[in-house]
Amino acid sequence: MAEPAPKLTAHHAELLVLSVLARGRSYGYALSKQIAAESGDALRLPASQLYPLMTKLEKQGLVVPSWEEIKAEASEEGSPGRRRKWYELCGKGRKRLAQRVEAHRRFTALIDGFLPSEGATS
Amino acid sequence: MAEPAPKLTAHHAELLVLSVLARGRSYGYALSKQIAAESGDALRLPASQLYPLMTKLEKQGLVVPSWEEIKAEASEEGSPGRRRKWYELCGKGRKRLAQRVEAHRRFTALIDGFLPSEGATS
DNA sequence: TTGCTATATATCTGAAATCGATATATCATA
DNA sequence: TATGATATATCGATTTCAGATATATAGCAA
Repeated sequence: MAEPAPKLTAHHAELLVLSVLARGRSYGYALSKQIAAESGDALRLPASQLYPLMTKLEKQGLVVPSWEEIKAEASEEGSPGRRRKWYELCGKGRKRLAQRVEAHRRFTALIDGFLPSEGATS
Repeated sequence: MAEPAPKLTAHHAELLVLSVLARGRSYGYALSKQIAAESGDALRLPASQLYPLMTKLEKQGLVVPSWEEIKAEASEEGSPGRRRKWYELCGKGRKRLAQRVEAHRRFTALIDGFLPSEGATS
């Protein structure tokens, strides 16, 4: 566990998920793990936040879901096996991402404008 | 009214208030107005968020409060007049600010690491 | 003098967000 | 055979957010 770091708001969570999906399709569990790993465990998107978010993105038509079976070694017929839900960012999702990135940069710049200049806080 | 902009979380609110107080003492209403004005009305810290925050900062010993009377023109004796509660950032508050700024920069850098590079979102 | 707006501090409360806990199920490994 | 990792999903207690509300002084205009 690294530092706690500010909570991931829904806004940040959406920004991260869309950003990771912009690199290529992925699925819930992988998204959660990747965000943790890539941030050195500083950012976490628990399943209880992630899945409701994915449902929302899906309903808004930003991602396209598809189920795929995880092939278990030597599993012929019969048992349904484990299924994995993939998400792919579509055109609308890319546009939304661009908007969110833009809004994020503007917001960050605004906040930065208030912060004391480097070294001003003795 | 400018754009809505992401909500000011408690974390951001604290960062802003401490930052503004680092420039010099102020009071609730002025802090609220200044944050709105200086951000072109993009950032807002409504009274319902501000005052509970100031109480918290006070309890944590980060700011030192003091009441001052607002002198009404030609108001001698008698009526109590309006009172204004000033807040001054103390040493502990400055240390906290430095920590918060540091944490904010780390967090922002982490998020930025996930964002698509400029122009990557068609 | 009546009402409107601005100043000023502060709380209440309905709605929304957060996330640990829980549920379910498959698969690998010890 | 049980523990942990993979995988999706919901529940619900707690916390947070922010509009509405309360109170009061002051200035200005109708």
